[in-house]
Amino acid sequence: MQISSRFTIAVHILVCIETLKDSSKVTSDILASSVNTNPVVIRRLLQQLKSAGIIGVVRGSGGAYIDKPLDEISLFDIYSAVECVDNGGLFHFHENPNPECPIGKNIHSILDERLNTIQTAMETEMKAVTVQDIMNDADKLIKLT
Amino acid sequence: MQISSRFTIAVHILVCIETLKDSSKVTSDILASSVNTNPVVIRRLLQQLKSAGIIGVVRGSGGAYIDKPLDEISLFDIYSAVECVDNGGLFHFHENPNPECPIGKNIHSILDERLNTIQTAMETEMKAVTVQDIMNDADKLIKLT
DNA sequence: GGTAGCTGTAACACAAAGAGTTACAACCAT
DNA sequence: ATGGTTGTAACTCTTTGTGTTACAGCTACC
Repeated sequence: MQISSRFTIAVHILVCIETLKDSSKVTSDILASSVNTNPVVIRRLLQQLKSAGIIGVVRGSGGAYIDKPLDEISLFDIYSAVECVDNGGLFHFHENPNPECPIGKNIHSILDERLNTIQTAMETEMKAVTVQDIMNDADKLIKLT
Repeated sequence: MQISSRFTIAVHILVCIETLKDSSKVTSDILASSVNTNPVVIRRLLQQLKSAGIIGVVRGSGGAYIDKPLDEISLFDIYSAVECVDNGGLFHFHENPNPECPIGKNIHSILDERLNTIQTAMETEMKAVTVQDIMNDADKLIKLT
């Protein structure tokens, strides 16, 4: 199964906020229009990013702003903020394998270390990319079009 | 979102087939009992593993067997066999971002390369682990208990 | 101090996917 | 032929993601 679009939308939002910050107040309506979704979906995401300390949102008058140096926000920070993986595990085990079976009883301990290595590899790559990197990519690409 | 339990169940199944191969015919009932799920769930998985050329299943008289050297079956092979990621992408994008917005129009090209790097890192780790490795881990752990 | 615009959040609807279950035809070895 | 098994359709249920409406609460500004 895929990682939900919340993650890519969250990155999209951050790029938008950074790009538009000098020209206009960045409201959930504006962001929703760029992503092409409902403003409430955006507000929910903004709340998650805010809880993670990545952005701030202004009540009343409105607008979102980035609350951290761009090169200190990694894709992993964003992923963690919006992807609610309760137990932190990327891989899902079937519950209650048969304790009478030597494999069933031990399946978790057999696989945990290997799976953890895989998950860590992915997270390490995510930590290596910052919003600053994405902004640089974006600036280049937008200039071309 | 998590990778579905089909993946860990599939590995579980393979370990079971290999472990039990000399002592009994390995039917979907036996496997279902070890995993603690319904035999039909197992049969569906067996079909996917069979389509991937990893195992064979005997019609009529019953039983599943591994159809490849254990060290030539990687976790990625299993993952690909059972996780139906249609487009091959681990990350899900929101459909139809606003083409009027420079970010919306380019979000795919902005992110694709970075996301691909992350996905590749994960897949590379998955390719590095084979069922033979898992069997070695399993043998060690089962001896301990 | 009222008003317009925005956020925060609850409540509901809907679709898709994962997972379980029943049922049964097809198959094969004995 | 029969018993045990696979292959698969059809249905249900639950969970999650996503979209939508509605509205209270807040802030700036006239």
